[in-house]
Amino acid sequence: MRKLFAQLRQLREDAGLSYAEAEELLVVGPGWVRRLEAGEIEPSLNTLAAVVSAYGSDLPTLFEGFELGDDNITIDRHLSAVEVGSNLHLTFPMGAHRAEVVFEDASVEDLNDVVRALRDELAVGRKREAVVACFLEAVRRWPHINPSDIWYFLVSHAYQDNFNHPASQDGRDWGQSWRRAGGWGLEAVLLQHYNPYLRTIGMHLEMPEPDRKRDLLSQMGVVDVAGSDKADVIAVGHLRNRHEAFGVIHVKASFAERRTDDVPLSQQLIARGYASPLVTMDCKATPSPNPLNRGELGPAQGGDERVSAKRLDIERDRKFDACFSYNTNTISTPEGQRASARIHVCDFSDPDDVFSAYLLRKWRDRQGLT
Amino acid sequence: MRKLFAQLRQLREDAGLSYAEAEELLVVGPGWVRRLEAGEIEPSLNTLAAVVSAYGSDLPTLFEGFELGDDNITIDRHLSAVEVGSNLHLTFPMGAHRAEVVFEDASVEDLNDVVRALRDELAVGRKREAVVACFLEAVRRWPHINPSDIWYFLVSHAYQDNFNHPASQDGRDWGQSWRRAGGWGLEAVLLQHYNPYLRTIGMHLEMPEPDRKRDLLSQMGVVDVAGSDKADVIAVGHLRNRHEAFGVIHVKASFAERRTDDVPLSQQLIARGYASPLVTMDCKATPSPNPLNRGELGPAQGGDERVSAKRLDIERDRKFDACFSYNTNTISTPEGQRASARIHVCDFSDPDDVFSAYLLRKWRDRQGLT
DNA sequence: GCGACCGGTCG
DNA sequence: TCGACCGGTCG
Repeated sequence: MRKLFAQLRQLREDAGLSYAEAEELLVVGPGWVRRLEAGEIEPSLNTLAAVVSAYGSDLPTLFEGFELGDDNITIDRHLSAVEVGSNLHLTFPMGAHRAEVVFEDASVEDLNDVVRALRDELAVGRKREAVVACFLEAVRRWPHINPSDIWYFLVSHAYQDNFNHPASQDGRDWGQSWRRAGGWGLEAVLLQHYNPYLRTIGMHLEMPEPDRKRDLLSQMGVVDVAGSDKADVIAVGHLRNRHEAFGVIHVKASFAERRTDDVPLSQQLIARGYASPLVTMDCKATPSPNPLNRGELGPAQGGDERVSAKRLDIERDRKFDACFSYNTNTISTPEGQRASARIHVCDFSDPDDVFSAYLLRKWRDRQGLT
Repeated sequence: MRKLFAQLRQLREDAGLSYAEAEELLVVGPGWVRRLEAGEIEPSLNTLAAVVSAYGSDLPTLFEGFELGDDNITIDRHLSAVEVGSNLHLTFPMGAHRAEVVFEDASVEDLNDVVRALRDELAVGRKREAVVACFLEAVRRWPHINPSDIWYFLVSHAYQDNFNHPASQDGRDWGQSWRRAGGWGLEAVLLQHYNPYLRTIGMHLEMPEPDRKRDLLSQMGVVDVAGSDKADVIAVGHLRNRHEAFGVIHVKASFAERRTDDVPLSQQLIARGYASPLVTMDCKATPSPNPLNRGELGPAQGGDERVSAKRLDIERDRKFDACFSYNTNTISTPEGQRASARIHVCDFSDPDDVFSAYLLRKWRDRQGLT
């Protein structure tokens, strides 16, 4: 492409325009023309045509004597990957960087299968199912990889790759679409992962329709409580001849300030003795060429560092009954520490985990109360 | 460009590939190849090169016999505009549409000046000031246009246009950047607009530094209340020999469920007799080719339609002391209606408005209490 | 590094 | 229609 960009520069100079003059003519901010000619941005055909036309030239002139050379040209993808040894290097845009994350002991072939699970469901218009299928396929293949990394670095960016969606949906803002489909998908992931096991111990998780939801919430005496619209996953225990709601699972991929939204409902549930855990991927990384998904909860109490407000919300103020993170970088509440609610770290290798144990305990307690 | 896309099709057919086969080869979702050949997407040079290379061809072959024709080619901009009669038609991406919004009695020349105010500040790295300057210039020029429309349709999309930023910042996610810079800018807009007048009636609005903020909040007895990090605009009254905080202004461009974040602090302030109004652009439109910025508050009580939860939060539950919207489509609380807090609609034509009057009343009340 | 900012999406 | 989803940004 080099020759092309040199030609672009030539055409500007032939027109007698400086960088600044060309930028003024094109009504663009400072630096764009230099970067364009340096090959640092990937111009669309339209943009190229508009630029040369502003120079009083045209595309055929621009392409005169064009040679591809030996650049390694690939279609622009949001997420791309290469194999390095036995590792998989994922790259995607993050801030001003093209970030790179390493998945150990993983192949491009694995990745293609995982992303295909996404693309196949997207092709038939099932966004939530696509997210669920892609994530569960990935944690199945790569049980050694941090589930939160899979969610945050792989599934979210594969989803945001325009070319993984049907072309009929072009123009959507896939970042925004991810927020919704991903958030909903995370709830569905919990059901798919835990329900087969939970049913064997007399309970299940449910994403009820509105009518059913109203019924379950009224069993717990929290209809019309502020935030009850948000109760999307409900824990249901099995009695001899009926089912009974015994808690609400608050599901969040990450918290930020948004954790406060669920608090009013959560406090009510806790006061009435119902389960009200926060389940999270705890995804958060600072943009960097090699980002690390540290999460948002920060160091535990007792060290030198300040304890984050998010951690205090759980451990000191018990705004939720407990917190379960699938980010292996999350620091759980240390064994010996006193806390009014605890932070736990789980993975997806076995649904018989600390979260299931918590649910079972809450359901037993509930039966003891009634 | 037509000939180019026909040539693209020819190259695929020469390679003996169907749409589906080409999509499989390129690892893209269904429909992309057809759309590419129909000229419905704007390929980058990279993408074109990758596609023809997958067909076993190259760019020079693609451009053989290329003619520009009489297409009207312009550089791809996030926001663009044309004059139609005495009106200005703005277009920008909105969902799958290229949305069009009409600003009456406005010219492209006006627009260029308004956007230049943005671009000039952005060029020197002042994002918040850029937003403030652009918005205030626009409401000054176009006092007849809904300020919320200016904010939501013009300023936000001009900000999200990559080419209005310095090229050195390329790669940023301008949608995300807008959230932050716009949110912060809206607070600064209030200060710039109201303070000259407010000072004449013995008060001002302040965006304090952390130390000063802690001081002002402690005057009101709400240090360390959940959400006090969020108190970014504080109302300060002038006494003979000192200043005294008398309320917190909660500023939001739009609410969604996020309105609940500010409630704990707001309730504390109200309980202690301090001012705690919600000030908002009330921006919200359903994606459409001709979007209407109806806002989120919906119809007032008393009609046939259901009253929104957001309206009830104010009018019934008084989660904020009052609500001031700059969206002229917002329906204010009707004169005769009883409400524990009221929704008002303001504009930017005169800072001596219902919001200033509210502040003055609260400050007088406060002085009566002490 | 920590924190709050907000709006396209789609059931 | 109305509602909750969430993460890049940058002081």
